[in-house]
Amino acid sequence: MSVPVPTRERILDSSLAAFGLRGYDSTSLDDLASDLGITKQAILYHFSSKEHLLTATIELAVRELGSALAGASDPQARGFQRIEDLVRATFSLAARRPEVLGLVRLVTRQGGTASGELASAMSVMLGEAVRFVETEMVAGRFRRHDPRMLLLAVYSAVVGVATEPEVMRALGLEPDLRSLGKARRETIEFLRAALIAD
Amino acid sequence: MSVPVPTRERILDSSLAAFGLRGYDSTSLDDLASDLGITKQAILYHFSSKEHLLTATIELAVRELGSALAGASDPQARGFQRIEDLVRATFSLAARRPEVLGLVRLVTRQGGTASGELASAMSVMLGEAVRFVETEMVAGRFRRHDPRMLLLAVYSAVVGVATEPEVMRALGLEPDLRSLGKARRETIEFLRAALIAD
DNA sequence: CAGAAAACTTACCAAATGGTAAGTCTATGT
DNA sequence: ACATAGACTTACCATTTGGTAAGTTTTCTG
Repeated sequence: MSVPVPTRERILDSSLAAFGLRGYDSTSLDDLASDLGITKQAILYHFSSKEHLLTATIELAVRELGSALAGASDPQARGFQRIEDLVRATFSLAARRPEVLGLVRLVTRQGGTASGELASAMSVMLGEAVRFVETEMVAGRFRRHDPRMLLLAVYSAVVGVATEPEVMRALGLEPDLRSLGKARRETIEFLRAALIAD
Repeated sequence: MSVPVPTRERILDSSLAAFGLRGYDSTSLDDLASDLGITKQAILYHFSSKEHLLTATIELAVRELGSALAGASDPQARGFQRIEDLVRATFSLAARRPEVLGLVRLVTRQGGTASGELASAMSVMLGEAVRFVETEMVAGRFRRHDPRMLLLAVYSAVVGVATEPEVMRALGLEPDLRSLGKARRETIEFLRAALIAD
């Protein structure tokens, strides 16, 4: 009964996974096409060039990231609860669709032409986050830091923990669901200790 | 008077910069060669294949990382001072030679064939770090956490802050030396708050 | 100084890559 | 029934890429 998934969406799904997990240059259109059982030219029919495909893929990742974070966090929540909600949502996304965070990292690091949209979307999210953290600091619920620097550290810690399976292995931890759950709990405790004012 | 730098070393320097900052697949041997003013075959004379060049480049990065960290940290230091030394050294390395940390991240993320040596070198470093953190926890100087998870969070925060210039830009901070210095101080305060037992 | 080893360059090559051109098949609206 | 547009495929193509083969020049050594 299931409606067939349109080719365009299947291409985007595949390219999100490939770009996000293996990188842009490491993924050829032929690879993508043979994964999907179509020809490279079918991809170029829907997206006029590889760079356009990347742009569309980034747009998809932005949507996924936005909805994952928006869906899981109650904008009314105050104090550390809000942070905890967001960290949980990030870890959940890392477990379900690691490629989304992978693509975000890829784009934030390379900062190429196509990254404008993601950069501006991130600017918006981070701007809101900065205001939130500032409010909490003024209210005395969070320790005083530079909000932007604090967010940079929190962002790095969360995304890093959620997306560095090899470092987990080097630490003698298998990057399975159980360890990821444990990492999530420990990260939250770590952030709680760092953030909450005495 | 300066002794000419041997070609082999010049190739390794160039490839460390290129692989570390732009990625392995994104760097062609022709690119490297023309940067150095030699031919691609000169590279293949010193390193029999691109993958061997990557292996040798990783070895160089491991040495640089090791000496940067070993040189800056006093093994006798206890408590948070030791952590602070290491974080300072990491930030200093990120400012002087961002490509070294870039390559470490590239390899820890992709985990390809050539990553064995870096993985084992990291295992050693992280093993020592785990024992150190455990000792400090037992001595009551650090808050109780799972040492491995704690290190994963610390590692992610430090390397992330030190190597995510685009995220800094998204936060409205220019990734110059001054901001990096500020990021270092804030990261240390952040870790101090998270780590030190009351 | 002879000759051999080291350090290259010039000349190729096969495979992969992003992309173009043109044809085919299928649904749809008139 | 038929033209038309959408969704492809087959057939190419120029460039790039990692790599080989065969010289050529430089440096070291006996």
